[in-house]
Amino acid sequence: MMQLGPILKRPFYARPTAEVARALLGQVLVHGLTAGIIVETEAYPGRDDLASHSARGITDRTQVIFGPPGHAYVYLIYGVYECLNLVTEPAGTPGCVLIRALQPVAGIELMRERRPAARSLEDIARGPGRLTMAMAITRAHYGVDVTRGSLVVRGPAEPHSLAIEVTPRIGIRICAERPLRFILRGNRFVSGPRRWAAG
DNA sequence: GGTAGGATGGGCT
DNA sequence: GCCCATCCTACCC
Repeated sequence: MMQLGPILKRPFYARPTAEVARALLGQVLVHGLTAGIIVETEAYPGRDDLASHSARGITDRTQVIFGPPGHAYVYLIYGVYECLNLVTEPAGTPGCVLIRALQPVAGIELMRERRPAARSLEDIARGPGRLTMAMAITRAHYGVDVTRGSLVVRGPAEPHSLAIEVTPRIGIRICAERPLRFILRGNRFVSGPRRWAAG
């Protein structure tokens, strides 16, 4: 495993959701032998955002979003793929950040085996369903604490300044204009549009 | 380079 | 019964 910074602690996540989504860019998601730099995120603030799964209150699926920050919210999308979110805000306030794309940095051969459809390094974890396949993250990780254990987020080995771009979120119908998607400018591992579509 | 259509199951009305 | 925070393949420039 490459050298990395310390595990991000709970106070990192106990902040406004959009702020956490922005701050996660450049951090490193680690699961077992695999790791990738987070290059694309989306904020789902929960309150005042009808696009958030938590907008209609606490259910069996959404309960973790209302709990303490720094836990994983994993759900099944289109009956086929799984998406990883990290819970934000203080306990009692809903909010989470969807991890949408990674730049693989460790365990790349293992990721390739898990992603036979990927024809390039860029394709391995470019997309929320793809990155969970590459890193073997499933609904079994629902609710796990990402400040300790095998699934964690670490700081980069060396801090670096990042050019960040903000765009609307991908694949949603309501609240479709809100600028809550964050990407590393010019990064080739980002999914979808790299710029805000001209009006 | 691009897009259209299908797969597939859980959550909610 | 309808709606998805998606991906892959086929096919067309």
